Amino acid sequence: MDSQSFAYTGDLKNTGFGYTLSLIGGKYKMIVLYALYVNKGPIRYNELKRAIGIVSFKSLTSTLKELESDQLIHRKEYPQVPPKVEYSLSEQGLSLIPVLETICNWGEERLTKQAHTAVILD
Amino acid sequence: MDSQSFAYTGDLKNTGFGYTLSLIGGKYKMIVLYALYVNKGPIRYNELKRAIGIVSFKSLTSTLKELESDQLIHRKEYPQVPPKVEYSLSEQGLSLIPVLETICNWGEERLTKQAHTAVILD
DNA sequence: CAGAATCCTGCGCGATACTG
DNA sequence: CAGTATCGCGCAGGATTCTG
Repeated sequence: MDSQSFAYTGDLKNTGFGYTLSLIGGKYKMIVLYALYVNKGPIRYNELKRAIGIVSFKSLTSTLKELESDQLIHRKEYPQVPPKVEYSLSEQGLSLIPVLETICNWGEERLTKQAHTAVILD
Repeated sequence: MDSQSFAYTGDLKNTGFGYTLSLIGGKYKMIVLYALYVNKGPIRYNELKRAIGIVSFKSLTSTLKELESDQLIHRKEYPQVPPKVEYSLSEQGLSLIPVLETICNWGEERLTKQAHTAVILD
């Protein structure tokens, strides 16, 4: 028995849209994916943290874990001292790049158009 | 600083990607936009709330306000009693549809592929 | 260096009541 | 009907410390 008998009237879960959001909708999910994307290649834990900046270690760790368990990223651990772990986009994660780029492009276009409009209106 | 090692310094705000996320990255932003999109036409406040389900009135209201102030949706108020307010995607909001569809399509594809894999592995 | 474990706080967000 | 206003709690998530 659910605490909420009508989970979704808008059956968001059953749509591809809702499914995607459940994977990349977290606060830092897309940011991490994007960082992995622009880095073009494996990146170490601390590097990644530094690259993103706004995220705490704790949040980064949990985000990475979720992304990994959802098969969107790959974690490679080198058995050595000191430890070395590299993260990279998995095959599945790579397939998300078009999504990331669409988002990126929309923002860039709107930024330039906005500048344009500002000039025109002024 | 060495410019070679990094293009992405964590200045997420300055990228198109970060800009887009600042507009649609909120918890319910994309869900609301998507709901407006699939509805194909103006939709009233309570209708929208019912369609989404998981969102509270408070969050819905604040989300709508932000989307409106960012020019992504349009709010039309009919001066009558009882009140009637309709929300719809603005021109700018419509330009986001490709983004929403990319997200949607990715999810649908992955869902079917997943079903496939499940069968194969089993 | 890459995390795990703890503690702790803000505020996100829901529930409720009220208004024009 | 479409919101505001208020209260309160739950927990996301930051800071810090500890370990292999």
